[in-house]
Amino acid sequence: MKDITSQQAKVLNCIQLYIKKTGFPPTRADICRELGFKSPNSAETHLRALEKKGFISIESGTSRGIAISNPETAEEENLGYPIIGLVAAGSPTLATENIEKNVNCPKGFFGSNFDYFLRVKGLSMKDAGIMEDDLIAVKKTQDVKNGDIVIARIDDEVTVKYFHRHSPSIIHLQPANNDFSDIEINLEETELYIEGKSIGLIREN
Amino acid sequence: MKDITSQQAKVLNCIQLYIKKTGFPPTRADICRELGFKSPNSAETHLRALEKKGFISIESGTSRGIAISNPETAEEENLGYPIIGLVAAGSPTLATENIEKNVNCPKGFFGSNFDYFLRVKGLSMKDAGIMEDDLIAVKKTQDVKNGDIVIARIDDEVTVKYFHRHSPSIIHLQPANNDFSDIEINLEETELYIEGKSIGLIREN
DNA sequence: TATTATACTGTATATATATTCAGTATAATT
DNA sequence: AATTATACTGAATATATATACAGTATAATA
Repeated sequence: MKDITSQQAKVLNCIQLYIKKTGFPPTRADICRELGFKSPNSAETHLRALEKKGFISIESGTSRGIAISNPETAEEENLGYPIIGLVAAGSPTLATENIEKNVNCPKGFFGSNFDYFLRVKGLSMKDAGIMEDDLIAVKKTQDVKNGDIVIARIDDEVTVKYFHRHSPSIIHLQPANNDFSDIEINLEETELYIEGKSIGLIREN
Repeated sequence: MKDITSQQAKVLNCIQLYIKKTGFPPTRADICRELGFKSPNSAETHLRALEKKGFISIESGTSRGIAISNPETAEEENLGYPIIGLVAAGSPTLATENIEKNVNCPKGFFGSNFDYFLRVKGLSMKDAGIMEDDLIAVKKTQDVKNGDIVIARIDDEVTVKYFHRHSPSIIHLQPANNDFSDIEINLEETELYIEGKSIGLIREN
């Protein structure tokens, strides 16, 4: 996405406000009225610039045929975050077959951004207050610190545990339940992939 | 909102789909194309009926001036829910309900509607996966069943516990932590007010 | 230095669009 | 039995709207 000029930003903002207020996009004349332009061509050229830069799309020959093509805006609203259920061995986590359903949730709901919800199976993190069927808000990242609750993949199996790096090649995945024991992983022997870390939790009673 | 006929529902649905697909409302001709009508007046009369019944608003003299007037959608979006601080849940003291802040959350996020978030203090419900500083989604109701996690008030002390009615006048408020013991309440001696019950939980790591 | 992008005004026009009028027909109310 | 709502076709039209063309001017590139 190319840079936007201040005037073009004004026009883009004007369009967004107009849609929010009326339910449909403005005409060139409407934009002129809102922003004080005296010629519809002022709006037209700005629209063409915004289209060229990818901020909007314009349907030719169509009245009010302006559509805001803004992936960020769409995300900021509240489209769904996918709930990932049982992750089939070998399949990528976010593959559509793993998506249980989508859930509405404001962006930044948990302070930091996150990518999906993972439905918890088992009670290995019980003492951390993570129960069966809870939804963990997962932020996809490899940047994890000791003590973080991580979503890790060992040999196509996904697990949620505390992360502890004991040495450059030895990592402990620690449960929060005395009935389970630590998983010690030697990175020289076993492959470990950190899917991300937990930044929040939702429980539906 | 008056009844809608099946044809009017088709038109309304067509408008919603068209907006979702293109970003702007359809013209009369567009509706005809989508639904197979041969006269723009077919769309026009349906639009007028939908307007009369309050499902849409039409801006006169304006191309594509159709807006879906859906108060439910607006409510469903995200108004704020208050977060209310709770005093220590293990050995509760005074219960001054004060609003910590408001948090955005889609209505019906936890299946059922709820009224506010309660910030948990103490670990008396630890084994139920309710940790310190968790936010409990509280639905204000007196209609609670045995086993429900309730928010109860005893002499101005607010506490979160499992609800168990042993007899018409004897109620047990049961913690989920071996370090705490049951609270037995004889309704003939002590006043108990059920603020509501937990229908969900949010944790921000 | 020439070119391109930005940022406008002002006029003109083909056409996209709302909207009215004239009908036909069926079902539901009053 | 008369009225009203629904559900359409078909034609006509005023106007709302996109869009091209003709200019002016400044700043940023190449």
